Amino acid sequence: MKLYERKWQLIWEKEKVFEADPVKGKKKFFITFPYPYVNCSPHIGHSYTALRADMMARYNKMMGKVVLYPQAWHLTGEPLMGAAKRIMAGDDKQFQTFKKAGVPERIIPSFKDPKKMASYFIKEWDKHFHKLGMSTDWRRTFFTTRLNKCYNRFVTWQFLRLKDKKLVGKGSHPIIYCPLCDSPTGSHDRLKGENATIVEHLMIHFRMNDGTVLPAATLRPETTYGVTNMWINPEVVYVKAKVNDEEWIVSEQAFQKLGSQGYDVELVGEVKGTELIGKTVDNPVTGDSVYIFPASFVKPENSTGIVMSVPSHAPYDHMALEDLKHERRFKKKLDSIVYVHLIDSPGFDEHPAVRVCEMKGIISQQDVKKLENATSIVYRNEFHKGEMNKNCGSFAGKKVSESKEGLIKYFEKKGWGSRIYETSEPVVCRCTSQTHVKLLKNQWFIKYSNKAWKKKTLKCLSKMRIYPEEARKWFENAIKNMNAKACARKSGLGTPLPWDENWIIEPLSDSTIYMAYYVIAKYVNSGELKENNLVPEFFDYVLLNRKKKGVAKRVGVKKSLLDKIRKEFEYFYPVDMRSSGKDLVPHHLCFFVYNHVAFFPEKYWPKSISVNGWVTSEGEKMSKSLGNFLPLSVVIEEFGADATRLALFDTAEGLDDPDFRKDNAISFIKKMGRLLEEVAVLKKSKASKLDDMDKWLLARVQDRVEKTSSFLDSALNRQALQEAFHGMNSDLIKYLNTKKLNKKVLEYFFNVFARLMVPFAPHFSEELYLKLGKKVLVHNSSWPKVEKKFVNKEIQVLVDYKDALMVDVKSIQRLIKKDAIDLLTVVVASDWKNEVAECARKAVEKGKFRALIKEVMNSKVKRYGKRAAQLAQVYAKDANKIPSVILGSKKELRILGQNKNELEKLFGCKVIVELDDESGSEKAVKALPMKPSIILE
RNA sequence: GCGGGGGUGCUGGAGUGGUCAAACAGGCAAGGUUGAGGGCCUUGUGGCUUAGUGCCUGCGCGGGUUCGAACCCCGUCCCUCGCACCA
Repeated sequence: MKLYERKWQLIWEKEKVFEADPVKGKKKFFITFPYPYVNCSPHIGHSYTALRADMMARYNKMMGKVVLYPQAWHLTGEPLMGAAKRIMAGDDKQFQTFKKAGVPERIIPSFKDPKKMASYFIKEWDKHFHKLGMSTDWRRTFFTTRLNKCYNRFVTWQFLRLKDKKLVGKGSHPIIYCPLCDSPTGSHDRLKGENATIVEHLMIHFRMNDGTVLPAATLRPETTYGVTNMWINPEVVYVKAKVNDEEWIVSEQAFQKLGSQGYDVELVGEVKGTELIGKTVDNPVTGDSVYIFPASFVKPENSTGIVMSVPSHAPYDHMALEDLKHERRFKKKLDSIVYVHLIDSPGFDEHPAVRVCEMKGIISQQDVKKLENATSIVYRNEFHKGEMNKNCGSFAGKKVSESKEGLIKYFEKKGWGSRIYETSEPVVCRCTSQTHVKLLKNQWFIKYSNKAWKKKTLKCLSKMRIYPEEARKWFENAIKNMNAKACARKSGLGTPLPWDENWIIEPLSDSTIYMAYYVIAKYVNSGELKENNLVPEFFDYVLLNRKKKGVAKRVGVKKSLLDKIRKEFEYFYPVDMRSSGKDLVPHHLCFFVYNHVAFFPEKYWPKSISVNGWVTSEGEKMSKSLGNFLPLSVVIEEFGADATRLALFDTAEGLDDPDFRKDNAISFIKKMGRLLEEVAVLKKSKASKLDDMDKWLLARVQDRVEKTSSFLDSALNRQALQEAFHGMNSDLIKYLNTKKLNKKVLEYFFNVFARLMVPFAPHFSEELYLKLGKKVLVHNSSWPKVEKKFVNKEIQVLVDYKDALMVDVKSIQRLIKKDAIDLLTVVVASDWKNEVAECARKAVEKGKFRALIKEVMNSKVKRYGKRAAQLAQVYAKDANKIPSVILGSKKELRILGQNKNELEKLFGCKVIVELDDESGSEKAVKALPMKPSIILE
């Protein structure tokens, strides 16, 4: 760690540089990032989002705003509690995990108390964030859950009000569940089916003569209109059960599932599959009576273990019927079957399943791979492009994709079907048992599906700036598809639901409007507010401006304090930028917007969200299995805060993942070190009149300032850094190589440079500013402005022109393998050529490239006759040859004249500069505007 | 399956209709330099071309639009991330 970093951090702290309080008449900038979950020590990935927010905070501070950049800690949820319980139980694995993470062995036993564990890790994070030199207002820090009585009161209030608004309700929701473990099986807890999702099927209630229900589950309820028969696996023993007071026949597995999914079930007996074959059932939708046939493809673990057959649209059904034709005993019954075509879709006439089976050359129902493929072709085609025909009752003429949900509801209402949940693929729990979907009942939900709320949220989103803009679609989609969210659990740390204390509010639900609490936390931490003061009325007053009489007395503080806090809220709100990792887009960041629009008037709705990628290390994803996490402590120790910041900012922006490379960090250390030494050239330099290179450097600086600012305005850290650091650096090197150092120019350069680097390498900036002899903190100076008097496009063109010439001469020299040049003649195009080029440029600008020659020759340059036409032809052939900037022969001659010495020195020969009209050389004709002819002798 | 983001040198990645393919960073190679603590600077890094400042090839693959396409359109292949109780 660079020695000077700690020095500046202490100075900032002492001078209270980052403490933000309202200043009347001054603009503010309120930026936050999600408080991190602190169940381990921080690694470099954790710091990136915080650093990006810090960059924006510092930039805005330099712009003269009061910047509030606070920081807190999230303890809500299962992991902390889980780890504490494991330590309590003497779990050695957990012990070793902590030991490996660098926790002193003697402390680990105390982690049986989650509060002790949390406070240990909070200290770790706090320490390292300080070492990173964060521009945080640390007076406002806090942590979550009931362990913090004050924050607990805040969340309690939030949920009471959410309930008042009727945005919290009870309901049920499906989860993948292991019957043996008696708990949800999260994707990390699975041996098989890690990517499985929950899919909803509809069971169609077919009935036997005695009223017994044979529920056939399907993803395609619309095909019920064309059922020709039922399928039962003859090898399977089914169960008879009482389901919601009816007699049902389903597979054993389905019986369990139904029990888990809210059906009232009771086992009655068994039925062998074979006993059902040949019997008939009635289709509730059409009233048809159909036979039950045997089929081997029917799996008992799949849905109900009973399948309806729609051979016109389902390849499996068609092939199973074909297979049956080999068996005599079904002949008569098979003869009665008529395929019913239900859905018209492009590319298929009648019976698409039959057609696809032929195309794929499928010969039996054993041909599973081909059948799966055929099924998906038919299904996809019909779902996306299909239209139901006259055989589909009241749904005739409707598109499948658009009316599916309506159809399901209609069937349910008629009592023809009911829902069952399935996993999209088999899921096996870590304990090796098969899982199924369970419906959790009586769960508390936040109703993010509420249409009016959703609409308001989308409105807010449309007014927000999203960085990068590419992420907007993702947000829109996430909000549009947002369902109600279970907001409480039975275990873990957190705040209890105020009206049902058995439930703990879960982490994604207690973290939505807490940014407002940063205002309050300052007064809690200073001791001006106590837990007892934080009654609901207090929050109503300061956050919602509900001014009831006598409130100060009931809250127990002076009214002036209440008003002060309210004023502070009004000053800092809304959140100007929420900066976060992209992984939080589909939930947390959406919830953040949702809850803000629910609680606050439009003027306090969030202004922008900035999202970023996840840090990789040396090109690889950081993961537990690779063990390549880079602890923040190690990185800061080795490279210091600034080089770490730069190495992170330099590799990616937007949604891309930044890659931390040690070499990159080292290279920044070296470059910063060299630049700090470079300041010494100031002593060697003298003030003098501005020459071309001076003007050039001054002009470049303006360009860099403008670009850095505009990239930062779009939160584009990488491009901003490229301009502010790499760009400025290479300009400086180029300038220093001309060896004509102008003290005033260099002073100006470094002064701008120091300020430009504040958002990226703040300690380096301070050190550089100090070396320049400044007596004030660079953090208290201002962001550099573009100085109009130094803006000089032409000088940049001139220098580029000269550089290009040198490159051309070198390349020719190399080409003709001429080691020593005796004479270099540079022939500049005369002005009639420039006029033609200008005409050509304008023609292209006007979009008249096609008629370029005509355009050119219709202008005043036609007086140059054939010569002009010839040049126009050259340009008409290739628009790329038309120069974008045309200096004119006078200026071309001037810049060449001024740099004659340099050219002579570089090539070690005499240099002649002349105009083509006045040159005697044959090659003179070839001189083009901005592309002089070169003659080597 | 649904939804998001992508396919460009040796690498990470710029560039979304002409000025300009490869900015910037990193490799590698050559040269220079008292720098000797992972050094700094310059030049080169697709092919062809010996008067030439040009030509050809090239931006996942196949078509198309255009005077002109990495960029726009159609098709196609591939990679990657998220899909809810995991923070």
